[in-house]
Amino acid sequence: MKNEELRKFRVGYACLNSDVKTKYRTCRQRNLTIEKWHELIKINLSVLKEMIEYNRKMKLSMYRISSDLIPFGSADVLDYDWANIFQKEFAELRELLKNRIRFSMHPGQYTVLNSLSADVVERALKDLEYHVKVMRLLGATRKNKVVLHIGGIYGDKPSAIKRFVEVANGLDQSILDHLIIENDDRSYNIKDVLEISEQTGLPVVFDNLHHEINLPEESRPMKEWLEAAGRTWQAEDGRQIIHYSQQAEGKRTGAHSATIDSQVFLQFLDSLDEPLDIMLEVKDKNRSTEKLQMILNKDLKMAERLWARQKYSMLSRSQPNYQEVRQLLKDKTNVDFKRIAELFEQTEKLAHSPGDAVNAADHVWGYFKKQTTDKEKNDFRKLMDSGISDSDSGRIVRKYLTKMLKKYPNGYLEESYYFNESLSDNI
DNA sequence: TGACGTCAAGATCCG
DNA sequence: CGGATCTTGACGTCA
Repeated sequence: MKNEELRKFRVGYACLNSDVKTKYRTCRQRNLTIEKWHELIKINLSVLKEMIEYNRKMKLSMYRISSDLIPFGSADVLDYDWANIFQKEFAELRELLKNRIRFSMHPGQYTVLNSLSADVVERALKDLEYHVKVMRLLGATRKNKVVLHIGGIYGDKPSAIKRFVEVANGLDQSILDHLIIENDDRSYNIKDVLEISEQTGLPVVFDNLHHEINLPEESRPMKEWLEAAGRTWQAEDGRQIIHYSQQAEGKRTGAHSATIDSQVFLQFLDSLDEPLDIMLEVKDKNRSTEKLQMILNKDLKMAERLWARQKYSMLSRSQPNYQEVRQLLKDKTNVDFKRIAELFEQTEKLAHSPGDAVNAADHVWGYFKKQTTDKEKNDFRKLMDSGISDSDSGRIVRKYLTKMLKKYPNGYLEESYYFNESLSDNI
């Protein structure tokens, strides 16, 4: 297959990154001072910079920026011209994003344009202004979008839709340039949102999971709704964006899965003809994005990077799976990326295996043993001898190795999922 | 009035 | 005292 064809589908992720350790900061509104605010914004802009640099390094080209970037950014709590104060930082971010990353933002369910309360609508407008302000500071063009839900029903859907349309049509062009609307999982299905699009001209984001949960009465194949959404996008809006997620087994309806099942995802793509930018909504964030991008782009470099991160975590859970991936990566001219992804996914679901955990711990210990003190060597041996076989002491050994990693830093191990589980249930 | 969802702050508990 | 664990806050709608 041609590259052109494979790149028909791009994937991206939202807000947080499982492999960037610095976190956004905030504080309680009552504790906010100018000094504190300045400090928080400064930190958060540097966190965003780290994520963008990560995306560039991994060649991830689609990314949603968290609304938490500027805490209380739309709340009018204090008078402080942060956009101006941090213009140097924004300029730097703008350069990093330029022509490389199609970024977007997404105010949550609490930004409601069609509320019956004038006060709520006013604050929703402020919130939209805040999002667009950030977008523009980061160099947004019309291709960079702010995704919004329609809002509440208030017992009368036609009136609620009418209110949304009226407010939307009164928005400044600077906001309309970026605004797009999405079907949600309880109130506004894809047909409703398409109707609203007709009356506002706003492009529509099709969300597959919301759609499954909240089907329109009119029964049409999913593909047709998705394509109808596609027709709401003008050339200047850029490529059609959709949201894609999978139901987390055994959790509340609509809860996002820990990782994307790649076979299910590929099946979903199979039925589609038009190029798409697909925003993944998934707990493991960048990790699923990297995995799917590896498959879509047949990206050997990505496969090797992911393998480096996976190998000890896999070895500790299933030696056969570990061996199979090693084999698959031997002949670099003919790599079965789908199978590799499938093995990653299978193994992630497994608990650490009593037998294989010893082996993996020994492999990892190999990185430290030349530098460790005699006491540390003894402690490690004692832990290993006391029986790593039950899952609990396995965890104790990993914890000890994590301590060693802190003391004896090692870039390769620091990226390993052996130390950075994404599925907390499995630790 | 509490559930809903999401994240980290803030509080508290444990050794 | 540091680390682990529990609770709260911020948002609006709906039952």
